[in-house]
Amino acid sequence: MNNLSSFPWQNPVNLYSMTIDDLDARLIALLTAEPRLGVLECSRRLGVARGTVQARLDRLVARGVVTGFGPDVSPAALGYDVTAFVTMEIRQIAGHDPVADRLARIPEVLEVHTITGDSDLLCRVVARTNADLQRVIDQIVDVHGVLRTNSIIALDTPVPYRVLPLVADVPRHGVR
Amino acid sequence: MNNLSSFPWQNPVNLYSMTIDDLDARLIALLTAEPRLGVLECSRRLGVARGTVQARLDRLVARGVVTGFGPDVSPAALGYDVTAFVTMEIRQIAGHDPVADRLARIPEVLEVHTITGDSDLLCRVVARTNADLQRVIDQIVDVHGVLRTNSIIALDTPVPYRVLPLVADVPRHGVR
DNA sequence: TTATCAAGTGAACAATCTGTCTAGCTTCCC
DNA sequence: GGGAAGCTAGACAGATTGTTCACTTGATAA
Repeated sequence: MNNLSSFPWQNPVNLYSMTIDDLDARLIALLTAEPRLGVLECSRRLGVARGTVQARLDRLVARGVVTGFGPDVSPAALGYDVTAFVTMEIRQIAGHDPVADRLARIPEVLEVHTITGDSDLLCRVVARTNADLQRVIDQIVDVHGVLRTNSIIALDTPVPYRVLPLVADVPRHGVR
Repeated sequence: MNNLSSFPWQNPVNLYSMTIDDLDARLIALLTAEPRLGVLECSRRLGVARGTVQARLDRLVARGVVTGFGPDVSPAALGYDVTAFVTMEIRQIAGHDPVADRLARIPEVLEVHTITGDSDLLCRVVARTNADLQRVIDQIVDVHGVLRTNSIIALDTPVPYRVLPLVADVPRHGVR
C-alpha cells in the first residue's frame, strides 16, 4: 500500500516522511509555549544537544511542517470584535478564480475556502461592530460574480484555533 | 461617544488605544515576513532605534495585539490533507458548555465557535483522508449532547488565513 | 558479518545579539 | 511653564548564534 520507500522519486513531495517523532512534537510544543526561546535554551529544556535542535528545526521548516514563526495578531485587540463566516454562491467563471482574488483584496476577509454543499465559497471575516459587518458584507456582495451570501456570526469561541493536540497526537500514529 | 480618555479606569481592557500606528504595522509586517529576525535587525530595517523596536514590541504584546510568536504548523504537512467545517445542533445544557469541552479533547478539532443561525456550533476539523474524516465525525457525534451534524469539506483554500492586510489597514483608520 | 549512512553528541571559534542602563531631545497636554 | 511619554544614541557584560570538527550510535543492506 505504501510505496514511499519503494519509489520515493515518484513522490517528491513525500520524500520525507510526513510524520514527526516525539522529539519534534516536544520541540513544537515548547516553542508554542515559549516562542521567544533560543535554540540553546530549547536544547537544555529538551535534554538534547544544541545541534540536534537546530537540525530538527531546519528539517521541520524544510518539510513545511513549520511554515513560519510569524507574530500572531489578534484582530479583537485591534478593535475587530466581530467574527463571521460568510458562505456564498458565485457565478462559475472559467479560469483562475477571479472571485477569490477580489475577496482577497478586502482586508477584513481573513480566509477563503471553496467548499462542497449548497454554497461555493466560505470565508471568514472580521468587523469592528455588527454595523461594520454590514459594510464588509456589502463589499463582498459587490464583488463581481457573487450571487448570494449567507452570514453566520461567531458569538463565542470556546476553542480558539490550535494545532498542538494534533501535533502531540501524530507521533503516536507514526506509520514509519 | 468615546469616553476612553475621560474615564480610562472604567475600561481597563481599553486603557491603551486599540489602534496601532504605521510603525507598529510595519514592524508586524516585517516580523511576519522574516520571523526569526532579532530586535536589532528590525531596528535597522525600520530605520529606528533598537530601544524603540523593543518598546513597541513589548507594548504590542502587553496590549494583546500580538498574542505570540508560536511556530505555525501546517496540518497538511503532517498528513492531514482534509479540512472540513462541521456545524452541529446540540442539546442546550446549563452551565459552562460541556459539549465544547468534549470537542476540545479531539485533536482533529482545530477550533470551535458558537454561532447564530440554525446550528449551534461550528468547528473546523482536519483528517488524513475522507475516510478518516468519517472517523473524526463519528467522534464528534459521539459527544454527549450533540444531536445532529452537518459537514462541509473545504476543497481548496484560495486565501489562507492571514491578518496582514488588516494590520496594514488599521493605521489608516486610526481614530486616536 | 561487515560496510555504509543518517543522526546525535560534545566541544570549540569568532561574531553577533540581548538585556539593561544612561542621558539628552522632542512632542503633546494640562 | 511643568510633566509625561516616546525616541535617539551610546555603553556594558554576558549570552547566543552559526559553523565546523571528530567521535559514537543505531539501522539498513550487501
